[in-house]
Amino acid sequence: MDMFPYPSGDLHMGHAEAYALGDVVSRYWVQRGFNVLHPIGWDAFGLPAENAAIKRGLDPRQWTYDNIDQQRKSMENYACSFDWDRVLRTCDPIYYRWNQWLFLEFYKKGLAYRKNSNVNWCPSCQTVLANEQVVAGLCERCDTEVTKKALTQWYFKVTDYADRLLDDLDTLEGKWPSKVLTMQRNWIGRSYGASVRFEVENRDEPIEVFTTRPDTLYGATFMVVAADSDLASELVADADSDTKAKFAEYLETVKKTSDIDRLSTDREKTGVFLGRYAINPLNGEKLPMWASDYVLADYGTGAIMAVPAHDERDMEFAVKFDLPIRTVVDTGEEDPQVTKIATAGDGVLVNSGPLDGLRKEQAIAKAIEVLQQRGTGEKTKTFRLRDWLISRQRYWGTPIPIIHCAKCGEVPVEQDQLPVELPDSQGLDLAPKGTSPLGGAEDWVNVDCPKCGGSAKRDTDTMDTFVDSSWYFLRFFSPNSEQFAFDPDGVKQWGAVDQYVGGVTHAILHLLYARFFTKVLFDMGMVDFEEPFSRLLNQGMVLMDGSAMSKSRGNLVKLGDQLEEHGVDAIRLTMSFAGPPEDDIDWKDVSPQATSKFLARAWRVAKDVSESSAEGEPDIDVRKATHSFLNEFETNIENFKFNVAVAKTMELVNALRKAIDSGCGAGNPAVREGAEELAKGLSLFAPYVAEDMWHLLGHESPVALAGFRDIEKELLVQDSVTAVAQVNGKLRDKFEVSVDISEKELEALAMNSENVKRAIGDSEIAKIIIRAPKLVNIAVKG
RNA sequence: GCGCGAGUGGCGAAAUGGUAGACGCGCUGGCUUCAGGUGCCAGUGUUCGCAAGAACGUGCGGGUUCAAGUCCCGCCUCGCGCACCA
Repeated sequence: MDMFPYPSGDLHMGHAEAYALGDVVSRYWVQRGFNVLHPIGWDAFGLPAENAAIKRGLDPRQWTYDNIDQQRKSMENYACSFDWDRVLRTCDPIYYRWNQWLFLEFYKKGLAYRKNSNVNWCPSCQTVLANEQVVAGLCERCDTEVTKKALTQWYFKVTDYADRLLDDLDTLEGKWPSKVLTMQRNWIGRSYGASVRFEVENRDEPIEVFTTRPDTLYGATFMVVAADSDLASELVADADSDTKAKFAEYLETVKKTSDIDRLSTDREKTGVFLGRYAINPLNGEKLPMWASDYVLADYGTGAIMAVPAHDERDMEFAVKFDLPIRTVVDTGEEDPQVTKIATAGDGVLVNSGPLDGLRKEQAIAKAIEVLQQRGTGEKTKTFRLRDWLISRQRYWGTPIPIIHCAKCGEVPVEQDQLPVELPDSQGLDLAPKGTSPLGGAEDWVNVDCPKCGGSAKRDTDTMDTFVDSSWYFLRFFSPNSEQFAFDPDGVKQWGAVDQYVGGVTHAILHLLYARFFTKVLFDMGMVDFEEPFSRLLNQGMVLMDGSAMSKSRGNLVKLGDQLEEHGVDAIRLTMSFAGPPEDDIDWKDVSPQATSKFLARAWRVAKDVSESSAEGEPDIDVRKATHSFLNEFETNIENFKFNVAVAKTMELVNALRKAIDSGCGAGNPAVREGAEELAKGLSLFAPYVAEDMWHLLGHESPVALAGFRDIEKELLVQDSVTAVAQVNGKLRDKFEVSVDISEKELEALAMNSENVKRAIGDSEIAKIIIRAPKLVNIAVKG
C-alpha cells in the first residue's frame, strides 16, 4: 500500500517516484501469484482546499473533487495497478461518518477528552496545532512562528499508550527503516527516574518533581519552577510586593518570548527568586525556590530540583545567580565546584550521607528505596509525548460529533444521527478568524439537546486530518460499507498492511497516530494485530540541481511534460533505476532518453524472436543466463534493490542480444525463454512495453499475470569459474577452472604461474591459503 | 551539544571479509547508414609503459586478518533527526 495523496493539483515527480516503486512491489507479488490488495484513496480534507476557496472563491468540495478526478486520470495513465473498486475519499460523508463513530468510541473509553491548556496556535492559519505539527517553533504548514493560547480543546489520550507505542517498535526492527524507529523513540522519549516530594514552608501540600538522578539529591541546592506554570503564580502570591512585582515583570517577558528564541541554544539563563523555600526530603536542607523559563510547564511536573554540580543547565543558572554548588558524585574529573563545569557521568557518591561510596546506578536505587521508605517519593517514568490535540478551528474537516448543552454538558450525538454532515460552504465565512467557520452556520449549530430536549449547540471544531489517515488502511477492506467502519472479515483476510510505501516526512506524525489507533482498535477487539504496517519503505525525494523542485525556485520539472516526451514506461523505469529507493534522485543526473533506448533494445529482442522460427536444442549458456537472472532479480526486488534488479534485466538483454547476433540465434528455444522472462521482469517497471513484447511473443493473456518460470536450480550451478591467485593478498593471476577443482590442483596452477613466481621472487613462503575453486593466496615473508 | 546515517571513477551507482568499480550515463575509436541526436561492436580508475606488466587506488590516521570498501579504534567532512525533556 502506498501512502494516499493529498489532492492538491495534479501528480508531480515525487508522486511519480513513490507510485512507481509501490507499483513495482505490488506487480512483483502479483507476478509471483499472490492475491494482492493494492488500494488507493485520497486524504481529501485539509487546509489547502479551504485556502483555495478563500483565495479564489471556490467551493472547497468542488476544488477537492476536481483535483481527485485529475489525479486519478494521471494515475491510470501512469499504469498504477490500483484496485479501482476500493477507492476512498476522506471527505465523503460515508467515510468521515466513521471518523465520528470512532471518535465516540474513543470518547466512551475516556480516550477522547476536552481540557483547557496553553496550546500551540498558528496566527496565520488561525488554528491550533498538535505538538507534532510544530517544527522548530514554526508551523509545519506555513512556517509562521507559533504562539501559545489558552483554549479548551479536544484531545486523544495517546499518552495512555506511550509504553506500548515505544516498546512495540522493537517488533519492527529490521522491517522499518531504523531512522524512523529512532525518530519515534525520541519523540515518545521515555525516561526513568524518581518523583520526589519536597515540603514547602508555609504550604500544606508538598510539591513533586521528576528527576532521572535521585542519586544527586544531596547535591540539590535550589529548586526551579516553570515561570509560566500555575504553581509559580501560586507560590509567589504570598510574597512581598517587591518579589511579586519582579515576578510579574519576568512572567511578562517570558510570555513574550517566542518558542524560536526560547529554543535558541546559547541563551543566557533568566529567572527570579520566589521568596519561598522547599525542604530536601533526605537531609532537611532549606532550598530557595526560583522561577525560570528553562523549566517547562508541561513536562514532568513543571518543577525541578536543581543540582548544579551535575547538571549543565542548573550549573549555568547557579553561576548566573550566585547559588551554591555542591559536588556529590566524584567522577574522576575535576571538581565542578571549582571548574563550574557540571559532571554528569558515572562515579562514586560523596557528601551524601547513606549514599556515600556507592556508584551512580546503586545510588539511584538506594535513593529511591530511602524515599519510598519515608513516603516522600518513588520510582517513576516520564514521557516527552503529549496527548494529541485534535480540534481545529477550520471548515474543511470532520465535524466533532458532540453537542454542548447548558444543562447536560457534553452530549455525544446518537449513533443513528451520524454522520454529522458538514453544512454547505455557501454563505459561510471561511476566512480564518480564530473560531470555527461552522459557528456561522446557524441552522446547523443550533440543535435540541438529545438528552433533555433543551436548546443546545453543536461543537463547531473539526478534527485534525491526521485522524482520517490513522485508520484509512482498514477502510479499504470495505470502502463503501454503511454497516461498519471496516469489515471484520476483511481484517481477517488481509490483516495488517504487509508493505507500506511513502515519504519519510511522515516518520512521526502519521505513523505514530496510525499505530496508536491500531492499538486502541486492538484493545476494542476490532483488529487482531497491534502494528498497522508490517514493513515500511521510505522513498527519497526527487530533486533538481540539489534542491527541492518548486515553481518559485524555477527548477520545476513537470511530470506531464516528462511523460509526454519519454513515455510512462521510461519515466517509471528511470525512477526505479536511478539509485536505491531511499536515496534522493536528482533529475539532472538521470537520463530518461537512455532508459527509452534500453526499452527499445529489450523490445527488439522480442521482435527478433517473434520473426524467427524455433530451431535447435536450447542453448545451455543462454538458459543459465535466464535462470540466474530470475534468481537475482527476485532477491533484489524483495530487498527493495530495484536499481540492481533493473541492472540485472539489462544484463539479460545484453546476453540475449549477443546470443541472437553472434550465438545460437533468435530461433533458439533458450532465447525465447529468456525473452519471455525478460518481458515478465520488465512488466514491473514498464508495463506497456512488456505487454507489447509478450504479445509479440504470441501470448494473448496479460503479461502481468503470466507468473515467473520456476528457477531450475541446476542451471544456477556454474561449471567453470574464474579463480584468482594472490600473493600477500595482491592479485597476480587468474585462470578459468572447473568448479570441482581440488585444492592441490588449484595450488599447482597458482605455483606454476609466471606472474605468481615473479611476485614471490626469492621470498620464503610462509603460508598458502586455498579457497577452492575461487582463490589461492600465498603469504610470503619479507 | 546529543543521536543516527553516509563519504567508492568525470557522473548516477554495484560489491555474503576473498577479482573494487556490476549496470547505466558520458567520453574515445570502429562498423552500419545518403545521412544521423539511430543501431551494432570494442575501449574507458590514475600514473608509467609500444607491449607484457608494474605501482598506486573506496574521506584521513591507526589496528585486526593470509586477505579490509566491508570488522575494530580515533579523527575530518556532509546530510538528517532531536535539541534547556530535568
